[in-house]
Amino acid sequence: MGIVGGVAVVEDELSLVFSALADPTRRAILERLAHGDATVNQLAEPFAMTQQAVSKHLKVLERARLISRTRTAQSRPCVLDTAHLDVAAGWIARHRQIWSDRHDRLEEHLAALKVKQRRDGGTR
Amino acid sequence: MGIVGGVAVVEDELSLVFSALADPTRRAILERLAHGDATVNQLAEPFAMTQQAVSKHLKVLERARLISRTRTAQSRPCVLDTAHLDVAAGWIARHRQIWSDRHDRLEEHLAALKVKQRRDGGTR
DNA sequence: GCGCAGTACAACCATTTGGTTGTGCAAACT
DNA sequence: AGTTTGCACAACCAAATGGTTGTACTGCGC
Repeated sequence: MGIVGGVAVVEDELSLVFSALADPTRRAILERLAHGDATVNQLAEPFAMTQQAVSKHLKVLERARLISRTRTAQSRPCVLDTAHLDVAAGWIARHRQIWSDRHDRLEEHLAALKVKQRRDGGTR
Repeated sequence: MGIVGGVAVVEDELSLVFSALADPTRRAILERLAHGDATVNQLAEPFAMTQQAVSKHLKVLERARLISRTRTAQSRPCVLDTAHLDVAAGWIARHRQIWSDRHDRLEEHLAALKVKQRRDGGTR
């Protein structure tokens, strides 16, 4: 696992980003941060879990470069890093394009999505 | 973990899709399928792992609804299911938009991505 | 009917993941 | 100076993940 030809492979960017996004808690954290920077405790508050658990999630997001953190006094506010989400968006866009070349359904799906998003709003 | 208020939560669509995409092998499989349907053995061939391992990956992709499979005689060809990739694309697009409202860097990044994609072509 | 090709299931194993509790430490409050 | 606040590190645990081998099933070629 993570080993090719006997040499450890640095976990690639894309895998880090996608697996960071694969958790509902972390997606919720990102949504929250989208509306403004926040401290760890502020982020932890809505969740039924300990502050330490949230800290771990933040570390995952940090490793995926989806957030960055500044050490401001005794609190460590979190800031979004948009660029690395684009890594994931790029992969998907590229592949959706290949498929759309075959199925020619890209625009149709995009339109349907736009409507659905407006309807159910939240993460899930 | 996957438990809220003592009740098991059905793993949400988004998490399934993102975690399915979080593995390089599975992304490679999807890329391969983008160029045409294939059998399990055809898919397994380029990888340094057993057919059984690939079968497991296919089951993950199937659960995320990224592929579907037909039982044609004794081989089970895999077919892409574009719609569910759009679930993921939709989430990202929605959030990138929120961020771009704050940072106003959306178009810039999209343009940069398009160039980069052309340059390095492959998955990673 | 027999063997083989193609695939899946089961049991097993190591590592990772997501959570816990308990503790430590640095900055701010009083 | 002493306490509280905000956060992280460590040890631990259960479950999920990604792989293995071994085996079994199913349909085709002969």
